[in-house]
Amino acid sequence: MQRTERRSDCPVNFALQSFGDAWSLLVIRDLMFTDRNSYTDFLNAEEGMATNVLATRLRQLQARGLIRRRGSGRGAPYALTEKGLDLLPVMLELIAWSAQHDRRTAAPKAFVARIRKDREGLIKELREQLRERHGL
Amino acid sequence: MQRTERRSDCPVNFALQSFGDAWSLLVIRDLMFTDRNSYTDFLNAEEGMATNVLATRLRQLQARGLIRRRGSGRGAPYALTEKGLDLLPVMLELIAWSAQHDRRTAAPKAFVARIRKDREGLIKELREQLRERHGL
DNA sequence: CTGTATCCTTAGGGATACTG
DNA sequence: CAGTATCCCTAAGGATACAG
Repeated sequence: MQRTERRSDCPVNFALQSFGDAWSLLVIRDLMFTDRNSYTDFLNAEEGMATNVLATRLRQLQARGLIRRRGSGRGAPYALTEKGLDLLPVMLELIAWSAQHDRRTAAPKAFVARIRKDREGLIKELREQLRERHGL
Repeated sequence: MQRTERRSDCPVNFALQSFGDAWSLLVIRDLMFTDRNSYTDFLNAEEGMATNVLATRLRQLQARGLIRRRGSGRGAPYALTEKGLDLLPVMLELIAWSAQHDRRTAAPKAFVARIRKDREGLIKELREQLRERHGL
């Protein structure tokens, strides 16, 4: 990507470099909140990303240690790593923010309510489910 | 921007559309965690954004209601709106994540520790300070 | 199905000059 | 200082064909 190294020591910037581009975050979202975990699954997400873009992102995210393949071989499903799973609180806050500021948002009300009321409990619960589901 | 409307009802996607590009988030960061609040201040941030890029982002962020001018006139400083201020929890989680996964990150240890230990208290405190500082 | 490669177009953005 | 405008070029990414 040769992005003239806009690197700085800022943690916000680091986060952006790691998963800050839109397509990457959508892949994370899919792995975290849907049961999509294969190449074609991701392609079928409603945002409609191009195949080459998806391939690029999958490679980057693996290189950065946010996702991995479960098992080896052609159709090995993608899964979150611990590092990727640690984005759960970030995602929840993103969802909460959008729910608050976008009337069109599709996040289930009950879910959003729970983010606010029992954040810790929700995180704990989801985290366990995800670790299970992603083989961690 | 004519971005072939990749719009979806997904709250994550909405967040991305609102402030998901790198430059925008860096402006938010500056307003939230530094005392930079002017055009040249932003330019002097270590990531070094171009003038035209900054101008674009400032316009977009205003249009989306995340930032505003305090007062009118040429050098009126930029400030967060309530909507922008609501990104505080998101930013804190981003910082926490980076601190956890990037050894080079420059976030003060004590700050990060506080995010983990007394998140609610920290948010409340920062929120008050910010509302004060940004005239809300 | 799971990807990779190629082509081609456009928009993002660096550099820089210019304006009030 | 506080921005806007222009130039120009690279890279992101849509469309599509191809490969294992």
